Amino acid sequence: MNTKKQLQSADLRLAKMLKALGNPVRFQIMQFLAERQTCITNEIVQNTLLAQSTVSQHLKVLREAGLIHGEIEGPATCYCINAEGVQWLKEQIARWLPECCSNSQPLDFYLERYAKK
Amino acid sequence: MNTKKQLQSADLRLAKMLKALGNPVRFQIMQFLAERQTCITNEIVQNTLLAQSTVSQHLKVLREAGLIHGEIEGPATCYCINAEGVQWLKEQIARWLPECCSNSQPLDFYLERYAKK
DNA sequence: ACCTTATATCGTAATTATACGATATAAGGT
DNA sequence: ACCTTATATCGTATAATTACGATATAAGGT
Repeated sequence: MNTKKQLQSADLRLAKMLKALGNPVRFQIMQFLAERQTCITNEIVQNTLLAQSTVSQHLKVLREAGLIHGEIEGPATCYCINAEGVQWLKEQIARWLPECCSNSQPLDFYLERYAKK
Repeated sequence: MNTKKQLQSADLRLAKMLKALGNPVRFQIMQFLAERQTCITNEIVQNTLLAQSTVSQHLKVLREAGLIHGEIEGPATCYCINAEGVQWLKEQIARWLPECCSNSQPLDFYLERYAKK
């Protein structure tokens, strides 16, 4: 991060999310969580060939990036997609680099018109 | 990548792009390139505090992820955003995890209606 | 031919990420 | 109290990333 122009805090949040999603295991955990809507750590572990501790570490990264939400429920932890975070990410990407893509005007138009907030 | 269900090739392409963008230096290079439309390596180097070789390495990652496009022009290399690649990424993200986000239906609707291809 | 400018690549050091097993914690059942 | 189940965290090994300087390549000007 030795850059001349510093990234804005929104860009930092975005960079953190992108970095979290850049790992195929974490990307797949997101897909799995989206399918199941909600599930406990152990179900996620069983969907992979990785050790429980490894998956727990990946879940921490996703949590800290604001992409998932976990709450302790009895002896287990129940995870689900952080819809607000994912929505924010999707809007940021949709708005991103509008000047380089042919159909970015209508996308921006859509966002101003229909996106909440 | 020890996952039970393997990622599809589109997902792999997406994961590669997200990983490339997950680095703040590379993210910023994309922003810079989008502003300038087109520029040579040295202009990008001068926008950072990094060594020329380091920037060249980052450009290689972005190139291999299909996010930028570089062509040799005399003694220099002229870089620009790979509009097709960025557009593809934006569409993938817009379509991603539709079941978890409230306003994903209108976004998908937009994409089917206006997005080329 | 030689020098300058612009890049890419190589070798390498330092840092960060990824993975595992072992251990700690916490809740629920016997 | 004890055992099981479910997780998180710690310690640590290995692999990947990031960074630099040095070197190679290639084009253009003198």
